[in-house]
Amino acid sequence: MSKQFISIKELALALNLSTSTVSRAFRNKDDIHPDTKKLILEKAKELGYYPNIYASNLRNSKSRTIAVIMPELANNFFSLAVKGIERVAQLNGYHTLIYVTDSLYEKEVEIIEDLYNGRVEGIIMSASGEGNDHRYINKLKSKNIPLVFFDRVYDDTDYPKVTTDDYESCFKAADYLLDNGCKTLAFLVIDKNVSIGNARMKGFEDACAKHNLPEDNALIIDCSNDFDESSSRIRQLLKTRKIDAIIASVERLAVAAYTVCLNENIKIPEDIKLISYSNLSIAHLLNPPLSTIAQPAENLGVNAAEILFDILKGLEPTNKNVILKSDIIQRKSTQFFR
Amino acid sequence: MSKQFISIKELALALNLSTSTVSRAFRNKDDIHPDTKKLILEKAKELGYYPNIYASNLRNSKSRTIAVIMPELANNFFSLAVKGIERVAQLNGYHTLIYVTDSLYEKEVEIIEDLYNGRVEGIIMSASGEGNDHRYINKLKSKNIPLVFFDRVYDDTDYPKVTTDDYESCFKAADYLLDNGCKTLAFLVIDKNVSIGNARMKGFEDACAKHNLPEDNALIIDCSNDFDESSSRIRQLLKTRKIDAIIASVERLAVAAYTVCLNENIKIPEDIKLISYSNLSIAHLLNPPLSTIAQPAENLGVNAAEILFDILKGLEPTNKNVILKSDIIQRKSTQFFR
DNA sequence: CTGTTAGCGCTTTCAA
DNA sequence: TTGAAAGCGCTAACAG
Repeated sequence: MSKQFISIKELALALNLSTSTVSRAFRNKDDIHPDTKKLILEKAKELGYYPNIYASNLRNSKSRTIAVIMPELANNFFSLAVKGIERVAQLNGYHTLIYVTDSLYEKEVEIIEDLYNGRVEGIIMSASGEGNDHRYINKLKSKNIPLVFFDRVYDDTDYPKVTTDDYESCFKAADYLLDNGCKTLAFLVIDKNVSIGNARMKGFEDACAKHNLPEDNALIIDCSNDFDESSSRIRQLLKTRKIDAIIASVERLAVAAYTVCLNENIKIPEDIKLISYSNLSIAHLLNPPLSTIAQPAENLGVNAAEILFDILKGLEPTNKNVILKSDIIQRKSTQFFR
Repeated sequence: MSKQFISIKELALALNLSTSTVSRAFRNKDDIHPDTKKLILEKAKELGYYPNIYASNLRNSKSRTIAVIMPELANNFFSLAVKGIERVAQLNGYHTLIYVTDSLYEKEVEIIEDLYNGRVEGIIMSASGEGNDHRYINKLKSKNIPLVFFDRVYDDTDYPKVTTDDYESCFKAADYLLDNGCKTLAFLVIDKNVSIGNARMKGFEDACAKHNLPEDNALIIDCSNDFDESSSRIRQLLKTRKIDAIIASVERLAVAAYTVCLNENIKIPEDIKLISYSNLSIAHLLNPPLSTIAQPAENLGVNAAEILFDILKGLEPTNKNVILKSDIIQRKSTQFFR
């Protein structure tokens, strides 16, 4: 069996050239005669030579690799975001490592610490924790590893952030429901302490305050990532009180709410309105069609990646705090009848 | 500003030890005195030393990295599969690179060729092309880079494959519809030449044959990844013929079919039955609830990853052709009335 | 335009 | 149990 990899030395030998000349053939400078370059490239192909990237990374301390760290992946929002990131990375000739934390803060810490060694040139992250101690992230600075947040951010860090207008979109959604006569609203949230949960909740609260809704009619319902747990919370709520409308801060909770309403024979939108943050492409096919606050997920990823590559190219990003607009799409689940 | 990374040399110097001793402290062998090891580890922490992985990769030709290559990512099936793969990789202490081809065969070739240099120790792939010329894949063998296919495979290669029972599940689905009296069936497919499209189509055809359906009543409809194109194909079909049931070979086509039926006021399941391969977790919330053939997506990823890691550990996989069962879940979209 | 040479940071014999 | 030394494959400064 032939050798697994041939080295630059062997290629040089086969061509009766020095390794440096051969090396030059693989870079885009004009410090080599075109004919020589051609010769080398041909021979390389013939012999199946590929530069060993680990040797070259070692020399240059450049890995042409970035990392994406996020709470979950199997989900419309995150998979779209990663798609956007990966595309930009490919365009820049970079490779993309992904890491899923399963929403576990400790895993996030572990993963970041595993990147201190210079495996990647930069990191794009959606945060998994509320976390107060962000030293493990700030330590990246001393290693010159830039980081860009998207969607779920740590507000107390000064890394660039790409988010959506969480406060405004939720305010608008609630405002709309209240304008149309809803008197009791419930806001379903998974974690009030994470950036987006908090911003959305504030938007909700402020809209309710604007309409002078008694606090008891503006309910914040703490749910979780567990479907059954959230469902039973919601079921209990709907059984004990008449709620006019629900705003779900994440898609998963809208699904739980739908399912509860279906089982309990509560009619959407007749008995209750429902709107949710969601990137479902088939919201219009649900029963009833779901009103959504749709984040530009892929674009969020693209923007975050572009900022990161700007930094890697040595450019200061013009805007370290990009806020993209979400689309509120009213469908039948928030229809009013007069 | 302090140095970005400190090297083993500097750490050794600080401890008045040799680099080889320091190096030993970071491996799990008993060729170093426990006390010395402890001392080194402590000092390393204090000084923020992390072994440079590129130097160590170079020495060992081991990158502890695998690649996942797939046609798309923003999709329930693939994001679940990747989730499974990434989890197994993390458990094995490996890193996961992802590459999305956008269903472009040429991109797949490019990506694979970019991995000839040894960047990864192994590859897990769902194929993007029908492709006849798979030399670029077989070339991985000479580089000792193992590959495992999942879902979309190249049948003419002898790499391990993890797939689902595409033929059987589609046969069963068609059989069920025919048993219940459907006389004209349409099978929506994107590419008859890719492994899964083909296997599913064969299952469909054989079921129709079993029921002696005239060929003209067992329609194969060529669709595409483009929503509008597929929709208009389906619309045309439904306008020109009375179809009793549709089997969609991928989720995307079911969505198109739903939308067409909605727009054309064709009632599911009264006017037409619909069943689709799909990993939608909310199939039961659609209008009407969608009958699905659900592949164990995450498990597919886990199995493929486990086979790859077996190979990397030097074990011959016991089964080079794993076939997992899909779940056929009948919901309202295939309900019959008597 | 090409070659010589040193060295990136680490690991692993081999010798002590 | 530790250290000395060679070398993984590549690149870049320098000399020619």
